[in-house]
Amino acid sequence: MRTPARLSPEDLLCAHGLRPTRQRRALAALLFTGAGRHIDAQTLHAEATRADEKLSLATVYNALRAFEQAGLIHRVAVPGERVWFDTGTGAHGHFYIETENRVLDMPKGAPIRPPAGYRVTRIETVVHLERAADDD
Amino acid sequence: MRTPARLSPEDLLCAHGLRPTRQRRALAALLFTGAGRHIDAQTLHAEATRADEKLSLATVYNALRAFEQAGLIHRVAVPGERVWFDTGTGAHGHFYIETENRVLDMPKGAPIRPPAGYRVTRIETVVHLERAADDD
DNA sequence: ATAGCTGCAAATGCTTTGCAAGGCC
DNA sequence: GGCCTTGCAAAGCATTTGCAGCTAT
Repeated sequence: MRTPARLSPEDLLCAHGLRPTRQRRALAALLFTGAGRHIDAQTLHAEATRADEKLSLATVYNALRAFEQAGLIHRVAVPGERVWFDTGTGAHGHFYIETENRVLDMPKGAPIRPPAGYRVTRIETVVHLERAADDD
Repeated sequence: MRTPARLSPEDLLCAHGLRPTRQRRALAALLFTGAGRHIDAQTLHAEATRADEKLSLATVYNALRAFEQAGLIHRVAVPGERVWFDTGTGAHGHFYIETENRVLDMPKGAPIRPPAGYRVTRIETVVHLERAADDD
């Protein structure tokens, strides 16, 4: 129960100590619409603009950083020039299609089965570590 | 037999269709010294410079790209501002210590066991896909 | 000799930041 | 009212690229 998509964007923000400004509510509404999403700052900004929300790109970056620090989203580790964010906290597996610069969710627990028309070129696992407190 | 660390840097380059220039030989010597390494362009440039090799940063970038295209190295999928390259083609598992911006090799096949003093915060799997030829 | 590499510096593209004005509690 | 957030534009940083000169074959 980390990203309760059932909460309103406002409650979601409040629950994570984030001030529910208009811009953040709009972004949250775009990001947490049910299933997990993968998106980068610029695309999100374009989406928000298309949804008649006036906000600057810098604000999107700021909001994404705030969301990340709050644990609502996290960066996806795909090699590339842009940073991808993932709104799903449950499924940590991703398909990455380099030639199309696309990221797809991978059903968790299921055996790896690429979408039709694609084949696996490489599987990469990254285990994120943190210093344990008792070894300082 | 993809990155035969036994070959001389020159032979290694030739075997992959790369012209063995002085700069590339120097970089190859730094990169393929036995075990797999993880490094980014800037650090590699610093190392080369420290080893009395005069080469420009742009050349390091160009060489890394050439090496990558030749299949000698590949990018590591860590979220961050820099691109990390991995010289090991056998082990695809990595530990990533965000707070220290460090990448470690993970013994392949073995169960995930973080180094002493660290604990796992997240496991991320990225499956790289490519369009299969029969779906065009 | 020729095709490919290197070096320098400028350009590019994403992301961050400084500072003034506005919004939330 | 006070503090956090926004907005704009400029700065920052990693990476790429253009072009002249050099090097390996």
